[in-house]
Amino acid sequence: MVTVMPQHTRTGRPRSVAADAAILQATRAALVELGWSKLTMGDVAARAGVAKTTLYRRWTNKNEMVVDAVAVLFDELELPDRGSLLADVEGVVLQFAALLNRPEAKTALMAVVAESTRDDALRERVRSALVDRQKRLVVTGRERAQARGELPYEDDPCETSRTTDLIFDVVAGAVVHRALVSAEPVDEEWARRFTRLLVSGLGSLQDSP
Amino acid sequence: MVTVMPQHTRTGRPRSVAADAAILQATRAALVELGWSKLTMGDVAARAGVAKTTLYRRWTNKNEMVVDAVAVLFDELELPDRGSLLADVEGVVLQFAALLNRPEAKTALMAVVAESTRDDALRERVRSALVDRQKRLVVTGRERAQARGELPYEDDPCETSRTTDLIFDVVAGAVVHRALVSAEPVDEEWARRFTRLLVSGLGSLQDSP
DNA sequence: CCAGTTACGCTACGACGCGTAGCGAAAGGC
DNA sequence: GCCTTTCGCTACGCGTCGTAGCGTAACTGG
Repeated sequence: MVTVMPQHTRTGRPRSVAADAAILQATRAALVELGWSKLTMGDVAARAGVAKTTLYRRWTNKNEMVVDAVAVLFDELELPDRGSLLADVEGVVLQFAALLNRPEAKTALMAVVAESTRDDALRERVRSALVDRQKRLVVTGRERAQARGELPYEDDPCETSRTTDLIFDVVAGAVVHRALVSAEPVDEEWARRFTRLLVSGLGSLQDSP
Repeated sequence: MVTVMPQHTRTGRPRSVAADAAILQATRAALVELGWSKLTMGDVAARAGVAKTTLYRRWTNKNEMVVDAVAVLFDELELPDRGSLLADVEGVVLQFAALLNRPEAKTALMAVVAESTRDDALRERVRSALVDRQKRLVVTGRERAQARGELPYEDDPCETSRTTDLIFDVVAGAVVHRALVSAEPVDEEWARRFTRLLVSGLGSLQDSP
């Protein structure tokens, strides 16, 4: 969904896939060293060993390029099966926290979201490259918990979808807010507290409609 | 805590308080029309009817100025007593969502947080002007719930502090993530779902240590 | 093999915002 | 009245943006 077609438009010189990879890697390196605000297109081009014009042939601006550069980092997140819903959530929280500790991730994520509030195309790119892709973690975690009998099966797909969205925003939002806004460490103790709060909330929700 | 001293440094021409107000108001207006990335110091100065140098006498850069400009918006948040913890939380969630719907708030908040990941002074300013100031909502909500008997009293002040921080990050984080990252509306239905999840989690936490 | 098409590297350019310096004038305190 | 600080104004060097134009490289179809 993110790259729609192999845009080998049939004729002419094809785009260098090596340049694509080099540019995205150079973007992440520049984010680490310089951060978002001091990252320049010329600098990225120099690091990647390509011309600045090559960047503009692929992305319309800095924002779109950075989204693609950091999206792959979020794909590394996994949901290891630890045997219980509590342990699974705690594991993914700590993984997400580790990711947000990487300087290229934290500085880029917030900046891109900030820009996306005024850029419809960018917002859609954030949604498809980050939000929708990572909801898979919630879906699989939920299915595992249902298979274990920790959570009841839900027959209304609309209800399921809304619950998934809610959990996703609560988990990701709490971790991001703790790490970047409050600027406090997401350590094991915090992860344990948060996980207990969330899971006990999910467990006791079934009783009261 | 945000403005430490009445910096009337004893001698010389005093700073124009009218200019202060005009600059901050002009900053918010520019954020509405232009957003974060296209906001320029020269533009703000022109709107405020002051010289650009006057801005640099007060703030070292754009970031610091914008934090002060939007901090007052967050001070408008209140915790109206609606009779129950559930209703109180739901009320403040909707208030916060309405605030994040304002273009000057959403574009500025994320951008400033993004910059604060690489700027210690700015991070401290965000903490004192936004985070610490709004934790008051959690503290009073908790006290009210304890007075009503909805939540037990806690004697360990360290434990209380950590729980306050946790709830703050969960509430603020979930709303921000829903509104700005997922870019979905924080309507009454979502607020009700989220609030039920959080409050039932808080309620059932007492049973298991 | 050759013509057509597209990507590439390179250079140069205008436009614009940043942040600073220097000036004379204004507004307070002692 | 003298001193101190702020104010508006102008001007400046610096860096980045995003684009245009060129000759060359890579790949395709006839």
